[in-house]
Amino acid sequence: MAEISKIPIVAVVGPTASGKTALAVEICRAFNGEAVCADSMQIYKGMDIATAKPTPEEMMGVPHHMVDFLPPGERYSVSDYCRAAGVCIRDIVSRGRLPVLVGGTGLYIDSLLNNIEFAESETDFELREKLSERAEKEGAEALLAELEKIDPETAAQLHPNNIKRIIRALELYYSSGKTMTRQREESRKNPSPYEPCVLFLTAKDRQFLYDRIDRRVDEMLKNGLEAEARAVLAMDIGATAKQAIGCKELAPYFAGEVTLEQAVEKLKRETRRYAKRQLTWFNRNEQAHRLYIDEEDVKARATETVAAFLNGVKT
RNA sequence: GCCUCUGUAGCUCAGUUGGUAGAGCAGUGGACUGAAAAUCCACGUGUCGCUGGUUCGAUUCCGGCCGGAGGCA
Repeated sequence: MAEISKIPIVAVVGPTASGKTALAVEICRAFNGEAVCADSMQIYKGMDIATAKPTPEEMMGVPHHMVDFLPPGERYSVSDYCRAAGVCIRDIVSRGRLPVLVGGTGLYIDSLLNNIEFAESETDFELREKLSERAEKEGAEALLAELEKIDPETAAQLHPNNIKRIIRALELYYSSGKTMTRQREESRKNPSPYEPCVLFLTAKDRQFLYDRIDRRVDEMLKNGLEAEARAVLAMDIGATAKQAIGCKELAPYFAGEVTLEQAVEKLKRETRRYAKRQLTWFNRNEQAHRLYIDEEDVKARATETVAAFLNGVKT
């Protein structure tokens, strides 16, 4: 009885090209909501076509937060995201509206909804760079052996090839004195302030989603992806934005190494693989309400689910 | 019409001097705590075109048929 009531929040998640944007807008309109994007790439200014950023027409007047605000030259991280999105959500709630999280970056979404608390120390890029150089010289096995002494539990979970994670675990320890194992424990100390209703857009038939992806990539090309990619590649782009699917696949074509057709094929393939990784991520969420985009009236089902959820929360 | 080559995994192909087969790519499953559209791990049974023959045994050798490519007329 004394339990502090949690903040109801709807989350629309799923792989790329599954129709998250349209559904989130629909829900916002039906339930007096505002969209909070959870996408590691849509945060950046520019790259509108490649990231399939919602257009003003698609938004239909619904306010969208956490989108299109950061120059591509700047880095961003999960903890940055959680902090900023948290502020955003509190603001939306204070105005009496429903926050609707929408996006495909599983790490961001889960970290936010589970109230993961990150270590206080800032990312030490210099240290990261040094460790990366050492990995090259001494081999990743040497670093993994070093981690083994510091944090055997984490070391046991890391494959010697997974250099980035090995480096990160060492970096965390050397910059904060905390092992990854301890950080993981502490990160879940405080219960989440949210009561989430997760809508997971997926497909019964994988090919159905893949066909949509192929068509969307073709659409992007028609809408000027090539020119956008050239412009972005000409800019000084940061480590985070550089990873976006869209530019890096077209670069070999601009360099004259492959044909446009080959580059586009690659772009589609990488997008499909990305979608598969997203499905793997979201699939493990047992609580999520699965909505099959190839089998049902998604909007009606989603609206029903959210209505029932909000009803249950109020009582 | 005749001759030659060819038919093996979704695709491109390798291979078996006769003991039912393996690479690359595609694909599938999974992991994920400050790079996450990133990073990493695991996974190869398929009427060896069809049909007869030889053989203890044929995808492998021989014959016929069907499909594909090329050459000669």
